Amino acid sequence: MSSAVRVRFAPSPTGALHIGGARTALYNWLVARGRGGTFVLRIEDTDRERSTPENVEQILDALRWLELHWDEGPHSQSARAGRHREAIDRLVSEGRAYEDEGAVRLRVPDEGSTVVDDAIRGEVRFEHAAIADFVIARSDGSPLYNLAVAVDDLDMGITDVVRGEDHLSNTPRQVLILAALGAAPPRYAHLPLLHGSDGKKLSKRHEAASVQELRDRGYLPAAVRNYLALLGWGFDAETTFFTTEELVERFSLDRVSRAPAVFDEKKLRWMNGRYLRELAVEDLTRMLEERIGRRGLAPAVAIAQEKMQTLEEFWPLAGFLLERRELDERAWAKVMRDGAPERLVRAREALAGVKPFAEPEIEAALRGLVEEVGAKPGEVFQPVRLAISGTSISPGIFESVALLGQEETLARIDATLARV
RNA sequence: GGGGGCGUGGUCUAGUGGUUAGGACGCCGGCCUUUCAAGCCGGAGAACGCGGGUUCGAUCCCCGCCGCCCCUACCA
Repeated sequence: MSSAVRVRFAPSPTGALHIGGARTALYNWLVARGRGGTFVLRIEDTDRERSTPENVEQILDALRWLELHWDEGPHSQSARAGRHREAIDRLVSEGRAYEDEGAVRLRVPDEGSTVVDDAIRGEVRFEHAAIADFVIARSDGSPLYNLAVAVDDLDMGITDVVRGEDHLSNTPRQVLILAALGAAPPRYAHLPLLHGSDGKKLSKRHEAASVQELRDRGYLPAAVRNYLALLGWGFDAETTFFTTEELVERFSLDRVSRAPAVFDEKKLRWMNGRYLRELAVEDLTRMLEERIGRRGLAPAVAIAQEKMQTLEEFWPLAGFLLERRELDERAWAKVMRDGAPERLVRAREALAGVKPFAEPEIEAALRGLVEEVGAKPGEVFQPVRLAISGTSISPGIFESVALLGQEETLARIDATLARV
């Protein structure tokens, strides 16, 4: 009656949602949003051994975090056992399926073939001769995957099935079930799989970052969406950054790649850094304060923002601005040699005389000292950096010193000098 | 074994019967407030899996091969 698109994301709750599943969810969501359709969420929990409520909650949580909101569901597949049973009974009574050692098998024609018209791969033909009569119900009567999927997609009015390529080989079975039920199949689109760096399909076994791991490591949902969208899809020769609106507008299944892709966290990090820098300082501050559980981070955030790639990096990079830290031995060994202590003494003297204690004055003083002692900038700045931060990495040195204040800066330098 | 899918630099991708095969990450070098990061500039890195064909001409068309992956469960 209506031509509106209805897509579904149907994860099996056997573990956390990993990036492959997240990408499938994203593509479904983009199809729905881009065509004014409905995004249905269905939990395929018919494997009672492995499906747990905790896993279901994890998946919902991951989707919420990614801001991939569903319009319908979550439907529980196991709750639809009655419907599956009806379909099985009907197939048996109509002679389309038969009992075999307690289980029920679908009759697959010996001749002919089933053609799947895939939006991404074109027509894919499967000869019936290669498909044996397969089991659709266990001997305890419970439905098997292919039966449940076919019936659910049919009942839920799914118009487009967008899922991983690992399901392509099972598609003719589902089409056959649908045909036996007298129904037409939906349109299919099988996405290329995401592989681990070992070339195998991504699974829970892999280092495979789950969505919550990405969140814990400080990635932003928008960056993850942008990155994931590009894993298997490209718009043109140069565009890399897409707002979510642009994604919705430009995404299309026919531009999805056919070859499997490998998740590259390095690139995600880079992209996340770009998103992080786009954030208003107040927003970034709020996120970090919530994450770290303390307030008053704004000044530190302001000078650290341009050096972070993930939220997780903030504290190691800028925590010294809020509290003293242990000295990093390796940094010490690298920096405090060849007269560095003497230069630090000189730097302390120079800083002690800075008034007002603000960034321009601090910079002038330290640069003046560099001139005076005829050293390379780093030979003066690094000891100071080590003294105030405990390490060799920090936000800009002048900003950092200014933020710390004169008293604290001098105190830290003294403490460092006392160690020499 | 059978069936199916896929094959552009390390990775993600753009691309067309005739292009110096484009972009991005990463990598190397330079600049910059040293380090790290960002930014900017420059660089290395792909004979477009291999072999045949079709064609005046193939990365893009056809065939074969090889490789990888998926399915082939009373898992999903």
